[in-house]
Amino acid sequence: MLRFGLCCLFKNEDIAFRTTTVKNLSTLSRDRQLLKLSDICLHNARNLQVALETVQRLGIGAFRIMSPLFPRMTHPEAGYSLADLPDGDSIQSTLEACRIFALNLQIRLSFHPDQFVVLSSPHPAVVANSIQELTYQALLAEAVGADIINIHAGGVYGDKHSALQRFGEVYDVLPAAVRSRLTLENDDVSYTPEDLLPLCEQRAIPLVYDVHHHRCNPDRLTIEEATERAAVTWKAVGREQQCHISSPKSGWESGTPKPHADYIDIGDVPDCWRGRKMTVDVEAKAKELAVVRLMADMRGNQNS
DNA sequence: GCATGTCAAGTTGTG
DNA sequence: CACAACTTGACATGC
Repeated sequence: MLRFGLCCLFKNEDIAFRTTTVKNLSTLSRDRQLLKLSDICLHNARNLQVALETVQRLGIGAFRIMSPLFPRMTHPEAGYSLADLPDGDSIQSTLEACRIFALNLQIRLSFHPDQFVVLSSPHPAVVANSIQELTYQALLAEAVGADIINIHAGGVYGDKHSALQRFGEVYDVLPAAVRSRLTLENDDVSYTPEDLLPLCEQRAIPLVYDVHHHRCNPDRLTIEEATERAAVTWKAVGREQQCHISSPKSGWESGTPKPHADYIDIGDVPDCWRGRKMTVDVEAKAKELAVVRLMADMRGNQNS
């Protein structure tokens, strides 16, 4: 019943995504910039298709798409839209092919914007940039049929309550394409499931429960309670629950359990997750090898 | 060729 | 008080 997901990259498969920097682009004329960006975006869209085919072949049920699939798209100077690119039409139709493939083979797609997206920030410019970035990811999500754009609550600024209140106010004015996909995840330093659940329940925002973060940054909730209360936030919007799993690189007893290990120790998978209908994104350095091994371990463990 | 340093953005915690 | 960690690799540069 559990569906396991791969995050962004492959270890052994020959699938790579290209990128570029603003610094590099700034040495080129605008025409040259758009030519280069067009090459990269087409390459990445085609590789996304290969990635989905590979994920399918390996029996993996979900895939997280790397944020800079179209690099620098929202940058104030270097930014662009697909319509600006010479291969814009091919890129668009490749994304459509990805959407159909994922839909037919039931591969669940998601996005996870990085740490610069902060809706709780007291700085209006930070929030404005964040909304722009989310809007870009929603455009991509719409094109490929991804139902999740997952973010953290952001900074605390000395007062969690007012930070979450700011988050809620910004959430209410997000474009519908963003709001319908946005999910919140507990993080490993600031916001626990207990912190986020009231906001999630009040505004019908699904909670992505990261059990590794919860173990690093615990609250009064047990893993069972957090899993179940998170499940309710997904049921409320009629969608399949998603959780995250990872194992600590240096063991739980070390001073720094936060860095991710190459593989998942099956002992780190909560017992109460077994048999549930949900997606579990595997955050492990060995990437698809870790997902495949975990799926095999789960099957073996079930029989014993 | 291969090693190395750099890359848009925010926030927190460490050294 | 400066800087690394989040996660991680691709790319340009210089030997």
